[in-house]
Amino acid sequence: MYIDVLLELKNKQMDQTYTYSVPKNLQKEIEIGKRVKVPFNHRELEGFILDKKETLQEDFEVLEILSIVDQEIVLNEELIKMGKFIKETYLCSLSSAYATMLPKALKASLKTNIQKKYQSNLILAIPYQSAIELCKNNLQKEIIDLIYENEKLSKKEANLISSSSVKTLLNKKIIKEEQEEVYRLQSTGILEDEKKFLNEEQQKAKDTILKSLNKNEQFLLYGVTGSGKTEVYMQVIDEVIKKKKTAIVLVPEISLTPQFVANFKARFEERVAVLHSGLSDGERYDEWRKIARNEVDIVIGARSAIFAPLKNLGIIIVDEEHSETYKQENTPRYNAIDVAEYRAKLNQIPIVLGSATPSLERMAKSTKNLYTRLELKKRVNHALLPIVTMVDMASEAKKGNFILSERLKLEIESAVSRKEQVILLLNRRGYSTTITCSNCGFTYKCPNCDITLTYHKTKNNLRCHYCGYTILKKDKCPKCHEELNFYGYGTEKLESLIKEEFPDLKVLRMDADTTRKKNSYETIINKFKNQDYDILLGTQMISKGHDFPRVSLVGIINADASLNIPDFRSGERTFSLLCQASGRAGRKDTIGNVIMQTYNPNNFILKCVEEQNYEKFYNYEMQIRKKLKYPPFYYLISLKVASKDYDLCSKEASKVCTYLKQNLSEETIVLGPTTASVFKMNNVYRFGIILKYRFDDKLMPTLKELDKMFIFNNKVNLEIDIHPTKI
DNA sequence: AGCACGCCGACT
DNA sequence: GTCGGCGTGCTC
Repeated sequence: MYIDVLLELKNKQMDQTYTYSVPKNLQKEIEIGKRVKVPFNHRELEGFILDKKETLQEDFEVLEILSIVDQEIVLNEELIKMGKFIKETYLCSLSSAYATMLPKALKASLKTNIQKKYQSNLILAIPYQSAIELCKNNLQKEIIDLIYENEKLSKKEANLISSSSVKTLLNKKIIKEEQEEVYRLQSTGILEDEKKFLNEEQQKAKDTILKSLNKNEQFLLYGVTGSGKTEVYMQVIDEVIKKKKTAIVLVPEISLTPQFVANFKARFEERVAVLHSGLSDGERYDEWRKIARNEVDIVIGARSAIFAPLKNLGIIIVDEEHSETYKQENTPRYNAIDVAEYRAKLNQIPIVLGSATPSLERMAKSTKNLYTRLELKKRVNHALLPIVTMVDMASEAKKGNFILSERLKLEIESAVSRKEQVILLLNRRGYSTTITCSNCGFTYKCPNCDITLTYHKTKNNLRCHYCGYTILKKDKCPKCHEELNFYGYGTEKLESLIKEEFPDLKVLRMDADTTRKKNSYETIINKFKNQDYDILLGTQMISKGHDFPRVSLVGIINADASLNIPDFRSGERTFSLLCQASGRAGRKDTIGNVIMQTYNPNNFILKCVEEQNYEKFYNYEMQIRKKLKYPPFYYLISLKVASKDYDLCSKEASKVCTYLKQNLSEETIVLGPTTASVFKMNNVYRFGIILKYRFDDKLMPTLKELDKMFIFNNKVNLEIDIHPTKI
């Protein structure tokens, strides 16, 4: 018997299967998807069995495998197909695709040492009656009784009663030790659950989805913030489970939405597995095994949860469909929604994409009936959408209010006086992000990465956010020796300003700096929820879906910040972010109040936010996209040519451009090469090329050919990003 | 990648 | 003589 084995070698040249023979004694255990240990070029490596056969076509010398690593299959048929889909769609190596699909513990690599966790249990070694008779004291009897009642007792618990008694009983062979496999993640206290009544819109959405449970239909659930999308998901999943099928729920980043998970756990209890970035490798391995062993019906998780090895999948739900976190920003650069659609098709099941501010791509598809659109226009419990008021900061600045407008200060005071809470959104981090000399225009830049350095107040230094390069801040401008002043401000500065203005109020800050530790995010959210604080201020992470019933005011400090990022999607991102943030205001019985500060009060996107009008935004933005040939009218592909040698890099980038222009359809637009947005990083130069296309048969074959050409070039590197989110 | 082979300079 | 520097080539 021969098998084809895929090894995880980081070199793209080596991304192929290797054939080995299987000795007789191991043949009956061989199954596709298990890992094997093999000899490879004076080394021992692990790899996945991807095929088995009885005869050999080629006549090269084959070696025997050394051993079989797994008893259970790691890559089932469906996972193998998904890996191949990712390789073909995103032009990555097959081994890198499988590597991201699996928890570290199951990767084909000898370096991982993540083991199953075992617990020591004590069981009776002799019949109960004789055991009791041999006991010398009551402590020993107590232990024997407990073991008898429960059939077993963990050694840990028994030691709490009396560790010396445990020792004696073991020595006398009255009891014995046994190892039991346990899971590291123990479910925390489960909340009360009440199944909510659906309003007419919700009921209609639910019924429509349920009608298509046995076919591959794609739904876009467009529901304003607070319209009760989660309840629709849960009731649909309930029906799916009743049919003995399973469900995957994707969310942007689970640690950011503990509330969402808590709701599911309250309703579905132990049948939910959760996969998120906060898990340790051991915990992740345990959750994965739970799923593979059919011990759960529902998997909730971030991007990579789309690879959960659930069998008998009945539905896939993607919440916050517009979120960019579904796209992985390093190889393999896959988009979990594309994989979800592929997997739904494979299983002939429905997929539901939900959002309050759908991405233009998917909204456009739904207007062409490629997706079935379901709308939830009303908030549940008759709550009203918040009222957004724009404040022109240019005139405020003349009065000396650079950060907090008169109006926002008044609104904060009045909200707090009514014992209501306030959220302030500042889309920036650090004390004072950039430092610019107002005299000569000098700014500190990173010598390796060519980006502006960020000022950190605590250490009084400037740091590069890409490579970590750090220098101490000087008082005078190094170029013209004038006093250096700060432009921009961050959450830290805002916090100190608020404390100055409102010394009696309790302020909580949340940003990347205060949420670095495990669970700190949840801690801050809970602190604020418990109403010990008046104001929560932070970056965009405060805008994600939490229910704060007592929040009546949301202040957007600088609505312009995200508008000014040089990216064609910045308008879409700003609209979505500001609507999300606004949605935090007013939930149950109060109308929310949103104050939006800006230097661009005439900006169309901000006006749409003010009106809370998605359709208006959609129509406006679609016009721009059409005019400038951006998605959803054209697809994008970004190519990056990188090298330490500037001249070589520039030359190769031009060659790539010429090659593309020669081989692609005339309709496809080739832009560049340009110096990439991060031109020089860690002393590597990068040139960018952008493709805009609609239909091009020659596209994938040409890109594959180009990719192959660069595999053997060890001086210049080519990165291809299919449908990038950031360019 | 990572390990062997091979060809060159420095040194007990 | 020989130890070890790293350039090159190969891996079922």
